[in-house]
Amino acid sequence: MSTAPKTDLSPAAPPHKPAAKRVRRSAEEARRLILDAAEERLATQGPEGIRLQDIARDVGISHPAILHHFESREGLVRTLIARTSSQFREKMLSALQGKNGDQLEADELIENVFEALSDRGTARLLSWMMLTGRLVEADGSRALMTEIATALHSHRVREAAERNAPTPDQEDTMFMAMLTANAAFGDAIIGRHLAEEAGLDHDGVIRFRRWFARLLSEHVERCGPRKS
Amino acid sequence: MSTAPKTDLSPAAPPHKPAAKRVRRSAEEARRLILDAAEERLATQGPEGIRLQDIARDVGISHPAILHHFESREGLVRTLIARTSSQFREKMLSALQGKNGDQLEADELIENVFEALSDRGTARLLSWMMLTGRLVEADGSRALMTEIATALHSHRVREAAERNAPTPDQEDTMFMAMLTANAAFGDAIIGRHLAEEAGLDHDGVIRFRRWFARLLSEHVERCGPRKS
DNA sequence: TTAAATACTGACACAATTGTCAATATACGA
DNA sequence: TCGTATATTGACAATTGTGTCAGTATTTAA
Repeated sequence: MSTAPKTDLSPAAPPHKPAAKRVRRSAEEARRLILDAAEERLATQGPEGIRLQDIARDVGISHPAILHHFESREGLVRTLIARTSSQFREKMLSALQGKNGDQLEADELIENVFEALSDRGTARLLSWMMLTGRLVEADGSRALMTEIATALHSHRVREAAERNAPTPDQEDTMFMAMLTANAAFGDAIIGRHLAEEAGLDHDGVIRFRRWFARLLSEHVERCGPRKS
Repeated sequence: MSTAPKTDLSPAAPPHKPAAKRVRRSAEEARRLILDAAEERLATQGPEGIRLQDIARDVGISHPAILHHFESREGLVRTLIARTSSQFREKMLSALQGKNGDQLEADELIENVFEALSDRGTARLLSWMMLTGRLVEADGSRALMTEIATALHSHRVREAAERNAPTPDQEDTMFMAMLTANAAFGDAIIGRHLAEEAGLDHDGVIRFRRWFARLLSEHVERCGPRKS
């Protein structure tokens, strides 16, 4: 750091330009990389983590490149929100259906939902969107909740019919869905903290989810007891 | 906005100083007002809402006054977190005990817990603290979870003994507490959104909490059925 | 090979925010 | 009443982050 840190101040052309090699991605690819980096920052560092310069450094580009692709910081945020909402929707719907398209056991279902929310910090993203009030304005998953509840309810009705049990209350199903959503959401945010505080290891967390699944299962069975 | 917007540029003393009246609060009072304003901003506008100038305007002071009382913005945030944690702790403990010190019904208990978290945006504050990773570092409510679970468990054990029922599993109680915490937390953040989406009015939200309380009650009864 | 389109960059302009400082006003005690 | 402590302020400095712009490099098509 002595004198002449910046070579020279002569306006003469630089002797060599080794930094010439410039990576040029397709617009789509670039946008994806930038969104990924922004998502990562947001999930790990919170809202203040979305700074153009930092994200640019993560991707290995200059920050005006981001502005080139997203118009403004706000544009980037909006796009990120849209993508997250969309991904979340898909995750939830597939979590409900399982791999084989068949209805699945309560265990798997709960596990899937919890996992869908905690994975990649989805719940963190969503909660930030809630906290800053951005989710309300531009929301592609408007009817997701009712959609899920409806699907679940038809499932329950079908199952009840098979067992000659009385058809369950629609609101009851809705409440089950809401409880699951709330719990999974809370779990994604403070779950780790609570578990740690309670002295639960990873295994304990799994047991908790199983316990919750059984709680719901037993509730379902109690509502529509098989005629003996 | 024509010429001479700033009266004059003459260094002569201003003719009158009507703005002389300056409010001077006690340090304690000032700190409280500032924290209140900061809390409000944080709850309504999220992390980015904590800007010294805005808070100063809310209180009706200049922003250096805040620096005077809290050293730095970071100091303000730390103090706010400490206060929120402490208030939260008290709220939760009192929510468990009820007004008369007696144990209360599940209905009231659940209602209290949910209310304690949604009131004044407590959950919003806590979740922001979680999102930015500040809750972990300076946490006064370290053992709150286990404390609650322990209290709850002894309560259950006592009740089970009264009914000559088998003593409930300790982990079961812990899980009930965790579920409640998670659900109340999630509810405070996305609850309104979910309810609105599901077409639930305020009354429906109340019904949901009752429903949840009964779910837990029935679980308790099932675990320790009264010998008959 | 040339030309057009565009992903990308460095430098800079601009705004907002935190923090500093000397000066001022107010409460409180002697 | 006077003096000290300190709550408070306006003006300024320093930093940081967003956005602009003219120009460069790279891809693709003619």
